[in-house]
Amino acid sequence: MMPGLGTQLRHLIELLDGAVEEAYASAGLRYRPRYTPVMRALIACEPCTIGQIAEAAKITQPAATQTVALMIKEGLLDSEPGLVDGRQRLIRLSPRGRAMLPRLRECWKVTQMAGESLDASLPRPLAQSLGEAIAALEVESFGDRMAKARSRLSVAESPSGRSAARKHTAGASKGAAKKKRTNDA
Amino acid sequence: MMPGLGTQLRHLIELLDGAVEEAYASAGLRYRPRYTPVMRALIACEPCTIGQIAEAAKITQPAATQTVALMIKEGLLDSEPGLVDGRQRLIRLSPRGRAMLPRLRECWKVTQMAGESLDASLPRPLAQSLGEAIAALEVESFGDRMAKARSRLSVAESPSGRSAARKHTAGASKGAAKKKRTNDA
DNA sequence: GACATATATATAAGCGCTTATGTAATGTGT
DNA sequence: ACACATTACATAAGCGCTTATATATATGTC
Repeated sequence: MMPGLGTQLRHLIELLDGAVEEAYASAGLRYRPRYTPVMRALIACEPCTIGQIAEAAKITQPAATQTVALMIKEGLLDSEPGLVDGRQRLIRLSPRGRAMLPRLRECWKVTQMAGESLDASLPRPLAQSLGEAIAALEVESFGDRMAKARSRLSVAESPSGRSAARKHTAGASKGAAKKKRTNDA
Repeated sequence: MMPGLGTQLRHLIELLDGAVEEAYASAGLRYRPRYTPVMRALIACEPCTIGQIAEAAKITQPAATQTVALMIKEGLLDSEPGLVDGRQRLIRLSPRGRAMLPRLRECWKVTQMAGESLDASLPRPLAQSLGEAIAALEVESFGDRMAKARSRLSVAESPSGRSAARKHTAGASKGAAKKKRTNDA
């Protein structure tokens, strides 16, 4: 029995990220994979506000706040209140964080090469497959596809007109989905 | 900048599962996607122990314990202590849970059709792409690929013999990875 | 300058999992 | 029959996110 897409997705995340986390550890770095998007944001622009980091890392603002808090506790980042706007916090690499950069870059290169090795043993690059799926769902969301399937199904099974119809207007649901896992599908 | 495989994977999970969860809700069902593997296990074999459910659903035993606890609280399942082995708990569908089955099956069919619709707009089925990636990582783990990349890299950048080598024996790491996310890669 | 409103960040709670560990009930060897 | 390990399950804590909401500063209006 097909384990479900969600199961496969989670499994893949674990397979990949477990290895990456281990690699940092065995390189003697106290560093979590979730730090990387923040690091990259700061390399690109320093200092950076929490909001900018969230945007660059494509995570929500609370997630950025949390990750930055962790990284400050680890001594990788420094923060100072924004001088022009007191609500902002200006985040910078600490000396310790900056000193870690060369070793991090080496890890990132290794990770990238491993990714290429993986892609080489696949019919097509994994990131591409995922990107295509995401793009397809942006064109027509999974919810919309379900709505269409529902109407197709109710027509098929009741040539007259049974219950399950539930007129979904079948168009692109505007205020669309935003929630959790996939054990179905 | 490539958001990283992990980000894409998580994003996909949300896209898919948000829609599925919404579908249950709008069908008037108090039912979470994570219940489905448990339901399927019970359809296949009833009564079922926690351990059997965990195995069938391909999750850890504590995850099974938790999900079953939720489902009991929702009134979908009943549990009785095992009569031959007092450590076991025998899990069954409650009447309420059993009554939900027809509507669930309908939801599952719709979900499956939506999945087919998605696959139809992709160069190849998503589950297949994921399966191939997982299979490739079973042949050679991401950690192993990283180790190889590391040695390749250190040879390249130091024709003599610099520091970063870190003899990783480069073979298949037996006591291999088992941890978390992918923001790198 | 007092006011409502908007914006930047922080905090709390939840999700579905995981690992690590605790607690019983069962089986084993002597 | 007793200490001992093994097994089935439960509990606790953590992961990296999310949504919802609170707090503090800024800004615009009168």
